[in-house]
Amino acid sequence: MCNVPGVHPDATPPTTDDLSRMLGQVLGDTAQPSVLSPVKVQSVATEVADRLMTAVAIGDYLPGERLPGERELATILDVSRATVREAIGRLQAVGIVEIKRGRTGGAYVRASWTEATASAVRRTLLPRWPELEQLFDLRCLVEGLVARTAALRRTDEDLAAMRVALDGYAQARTLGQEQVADAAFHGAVLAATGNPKISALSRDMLTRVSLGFPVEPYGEDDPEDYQRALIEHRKIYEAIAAGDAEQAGSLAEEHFTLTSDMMRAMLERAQERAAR
Amino acid sequence: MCNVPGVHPDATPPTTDDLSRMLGQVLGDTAQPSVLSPVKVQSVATEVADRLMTAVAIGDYLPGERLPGERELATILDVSRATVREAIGRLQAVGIVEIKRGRTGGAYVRASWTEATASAVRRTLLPRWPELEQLFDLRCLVEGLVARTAALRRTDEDLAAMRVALDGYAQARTLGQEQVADAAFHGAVLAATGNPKISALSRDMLTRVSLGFPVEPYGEDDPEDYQRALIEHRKIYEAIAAGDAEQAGSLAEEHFTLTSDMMRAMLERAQERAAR
DNA sequence: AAAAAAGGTATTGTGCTCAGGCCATTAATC
DNA sequence: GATTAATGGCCTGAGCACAATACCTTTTTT
Repeated sequence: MCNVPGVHPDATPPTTDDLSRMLGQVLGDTAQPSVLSPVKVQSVATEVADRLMTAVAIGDYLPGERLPGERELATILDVSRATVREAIGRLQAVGIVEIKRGRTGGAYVRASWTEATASAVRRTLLPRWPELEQLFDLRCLVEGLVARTAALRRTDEDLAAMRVALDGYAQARTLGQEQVADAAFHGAVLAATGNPKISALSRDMLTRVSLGFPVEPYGEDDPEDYQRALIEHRKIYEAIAAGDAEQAGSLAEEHFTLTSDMMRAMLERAQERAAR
Repeated sequence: MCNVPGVHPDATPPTTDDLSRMLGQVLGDTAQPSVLSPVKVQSVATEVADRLMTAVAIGDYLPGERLPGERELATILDVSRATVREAIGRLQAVGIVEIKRGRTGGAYVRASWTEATASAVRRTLLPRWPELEQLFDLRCLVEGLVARTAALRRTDEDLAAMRVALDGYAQARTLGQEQVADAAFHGAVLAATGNPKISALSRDMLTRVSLGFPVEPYGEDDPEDYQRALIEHRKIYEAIAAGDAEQAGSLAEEHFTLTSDMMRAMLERAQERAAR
């Protein structure tokens, strides 16, 4: 079950007053960033930083690995090197990567949390906690939808891909292997929906929820969480294989509720650390 | 039932080869606009244009109505008047609004399709038809999720708001009243989810699907579509009131499949008109 | 010690955006 | 009919983000 945020706006009580005015009020209840709110677009550097953060969070670049060089990233992303530098600078500022110079230099993904990341969490995330709760909730819902849809549309090839990922997860010995296998399983489920736009939505949710911190993996060497995730993955797979959309959706919602809970705990831990 | 796009990517056949390479391939199948794709950030003018298009599509401004003046929009949106002008210019270019000068001048929402809109459709939409199909599909899924969630979380106040909107829809005599009531009903369902982020997602889907054309209403004076929408709305309401998430989700998916079908038909009609 | 590969820095040009003022047009008002 | 007000149309200059480019510094490899 997803977490219901306590933001439920007080709905308009029904009277027999002027119709369109009432309808307007009902409409207004849903309009949060409505058409009339000020416009703010994000910069290219922010977009690049978000992508790199997502890539790290998603496991494309594991702790210890090196990101592509500044010049290479600039070419691939079709932006200037200065913009890439600004983006990487932000990753460095929040402690996600570590910059090394010289021939084998570059941006290396840091292994764990540092004091810098903890204070960055306090500054960046805490003011937006209510919004984050809503995003956690929405992510659970979306991932439930993904699993439901996958259960209805999956092909035998999709199921085979999921089995491969599950095997990889079971055989994983290092945290890195866990992350890769976990990402592979989710990727296979997404592919089973047959709609790339759903994948994009899921990835977008991850970006907005994680804010770039590599928190998707299950537990900091906590074998209990690992075992639980393994079991849940298997259950989700079986539901999808059986074509049981309801079951798959419920399981996925629970699964990502776990993830959200762990992120909450991690943020609170970081907050405590920063409060000392 | 939503439309399953025929884009299902060929999944990697499972072998007993090197694990991480296989996982990498499985992952790659899902990565469409991955981290390595070129970056393109929306300009402020584009953002403003999108919002105005959404406002028109959503029924905030009905055909014949006038948008706020350039200076007023600039103040409200906190952008320069030049930017507002560029945005309105785009709406004019695709035939969504008509500009009048002088004292009572401004941007007026056009009543119906013109040759300009037809050719704009051909130029703008047709090249992206496959992408649109995916978006139609995703929108059905998302709206199904919205209805499902609303059924699980709705309060009595939410139900009351829906009833008000339903009554408004039943009593509507003009196309404008229909649009307002329709938007109100969807807004009430969104509010019932208790999560404003879901509303934002739904609105975003509408924007991307409609591309600004006021196409959400049911039928160009077609009473058959109107009756059908009325019945479907009532059924959805009853399922939500009963807390039957499954039923509500299925009905909503069907409902928005209808909407998508109508948009498809409209686009094809525009294409034929433009081909002459 | 030299070469290579990477990050660090500085300069310049370009396009987007904003702020503000002024003009042209139209309708309401006197 | 003349005046006034409100609107869109247009222009200029400043500021900023970004791109492109060249050059410097650091580190590893040879």
